[in-house]
Amino acid sequence: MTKRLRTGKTVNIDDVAREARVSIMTVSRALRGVEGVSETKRSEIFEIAERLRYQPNLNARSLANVQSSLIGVTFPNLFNDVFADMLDGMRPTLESAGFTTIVTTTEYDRQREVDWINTVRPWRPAGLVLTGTDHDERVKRILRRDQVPTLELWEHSDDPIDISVGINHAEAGRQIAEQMIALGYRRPAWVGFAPGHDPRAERRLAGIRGAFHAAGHADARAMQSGTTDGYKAGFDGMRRLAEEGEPLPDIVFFLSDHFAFSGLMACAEIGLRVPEDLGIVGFNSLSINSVLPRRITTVETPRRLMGTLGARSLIARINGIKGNLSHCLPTRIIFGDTTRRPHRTDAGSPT
Amino acid sequence: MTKRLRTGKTVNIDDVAREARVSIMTVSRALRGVEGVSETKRSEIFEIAERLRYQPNLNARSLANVQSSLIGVTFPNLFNDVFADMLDGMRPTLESAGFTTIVTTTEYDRQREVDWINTVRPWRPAGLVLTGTDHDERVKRILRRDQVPTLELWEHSDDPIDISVGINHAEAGRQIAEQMIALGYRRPAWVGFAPGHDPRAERRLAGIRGAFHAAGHADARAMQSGTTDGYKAGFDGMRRLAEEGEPLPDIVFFLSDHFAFSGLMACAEIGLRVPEDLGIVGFNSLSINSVLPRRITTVETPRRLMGTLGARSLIARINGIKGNLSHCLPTRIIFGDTTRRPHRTDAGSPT
DNA sequence: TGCGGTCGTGTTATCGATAACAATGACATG
DNA sequence: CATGTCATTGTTATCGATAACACGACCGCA
Repeated sequence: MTKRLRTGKTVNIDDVAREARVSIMTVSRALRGVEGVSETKRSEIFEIAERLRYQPNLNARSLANVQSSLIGVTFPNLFNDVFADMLDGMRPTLESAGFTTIVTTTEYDRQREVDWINTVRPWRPAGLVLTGTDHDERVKRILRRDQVPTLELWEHSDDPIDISVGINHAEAGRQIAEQMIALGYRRPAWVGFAPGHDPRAERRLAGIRGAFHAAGHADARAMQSGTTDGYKAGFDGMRRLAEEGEPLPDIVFFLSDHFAFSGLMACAEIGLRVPEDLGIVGFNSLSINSVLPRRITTVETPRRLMGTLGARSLIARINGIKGNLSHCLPTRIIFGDTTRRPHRTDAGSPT
Repeated sequence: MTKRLRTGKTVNIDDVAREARVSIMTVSRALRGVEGVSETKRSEIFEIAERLRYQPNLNARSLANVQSSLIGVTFPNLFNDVFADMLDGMRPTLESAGFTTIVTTTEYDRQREVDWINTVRPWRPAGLVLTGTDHDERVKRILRRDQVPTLELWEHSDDPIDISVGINHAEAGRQIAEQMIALGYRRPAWVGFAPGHDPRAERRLAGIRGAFHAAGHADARAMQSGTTDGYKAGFDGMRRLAEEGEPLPDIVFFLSDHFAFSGLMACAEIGLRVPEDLGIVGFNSLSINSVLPRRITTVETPRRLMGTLGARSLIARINGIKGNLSHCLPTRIIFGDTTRRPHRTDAGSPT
């Protein structure tokens, strides 16, 4: 029947149809669970398909459907729990709806995000998931124009490309800073990546600075490391802070818990006592925190939840639901052992 | 021309062909860089394709080619550097050859690997990448029968499904154990996942036990935690080892550096001095190790290299190269501060 | 001048599915 | 008994590309 050479003769829909003595269309309908197939035939077709180990060719299906069931995802990395958790939150929801995620990491490089979008769009994905709200302008315009269902995760935006599910980073920074001010801290510092790397972190820093300004206190000195290794950045940043001397900060905000962790290690090496000599604050409440002898004061971010809600919204959009599907989620401060503690509040971790 | 409703009219190859006043086939050939198109037309077609922002429909291409340019990948997780590094090693090689990876994590669950294979094969991927050598028997048989180019990464196998690129875990365990025996350690213990979880780790344990047996010393007590959180497992395992008392082990081998790290934390909490009271050995040489005040003695695994070599072999196979494309790579012991050190050897990390 | 060989390009068949529409038959209704 | 409705099932056109083959122009050489 076919002219082309067939090495590994795969089982196709017509093999099933022939075996079941029905048309291809009936098989297609039966297996997809579309209405209008008698129960008798349906079960017979299922049986035959299983026996023949028939697997639909999704390339063909995607071609016929004009779009595939792939969801293209970009995250800066998958190294720590942050993005891995969001992915874990999304995946079950997407999979049970029949979608497959196809993920890449950008290492915080915006151009790589553009490249990725140009890589996945030829697959005609049903939707895209991007991290945050900072994207190449042309990408935003094109995605809007082509009405690609797009989810921006991790940072909430008032003017998303399409759907935005995330937290307000500036606000999270402000809140934790205000708590620290209330605890008497006056000389803040920040340790993170170099500017232009992680815009969310920069907005948290802005929130922190805003809070200290508003309270009339010092500006936050910022140690920003060019490395992409968070452990190294935290360690070096803390050490440089200590070396630069002047008035030592009394509270250091780190980009994330793993930065804060290695900052703690640096303090131990330098001989700075925490929290007696200075306080240390992390972000994200990562799992490493749960085994530290002194828990880092941190901000818990609802990463799994963001993933799940985001996936749900994205699916809704793909299914044609119009309107606003965005969510802005709250964060929660967790007081640990690396800062002073508030007297009797409802906050803080038990144990 | 089309009857079907077209919402976001995409640019197709025939749009380019019409604009260039040539046949579709000529455009196809020109853009793929296939021989037999005049230089004049080729450059003209490129220009037009760019101007029209034409992106080939890869679903259609995959259908026509009988296989797609996707590479399906499974890893147990992407949480620490281990698998993330291998992925980073593979990706550039695969991408520059025109392949796109589509990854999932199995959380060390073999059934999830089976499910994943059933999920990706309908996309008719050009190749698969699996972790290790332990797979469902039916999967192995089917992949062999269908001659799917398959790479098994991370553990070397003498009888791979197709291609195996990795290290010898039993041997790695034996080697580090022999070093520790030479340093005078006599009472080994092991902290890892529950049996059935991570077969590579189990083979390392077997190698360790073998070495101690061979030297006539004690068997390694094993603390195997059911959790999938390595930090927690390391911490709890170490604590239980200490609690169970009896002769305290004098050397504890951990499944990985992050286990070892939290084991160290547990020791600090319990009041055990390292390496005075006992030695601690990790595995993999993870980046967290570089910021610890006392570096963990560990085994460096060539993860990026495995990724790169594996990808190269896989591409070769996809391109029809027959024969053995497997590699078995060596590991390297790095002496840190958590064990005694050998007197003047060539091993050990500088600084 | 004639003929085979190249080169560049077009034509036709196909990849494996789905959408839209057509057709068939059973059954109810007047 | 004619006719309309509903449920099932089949037929045809398409999705957007690529492979294989066909064809005409041009070339060189005998």
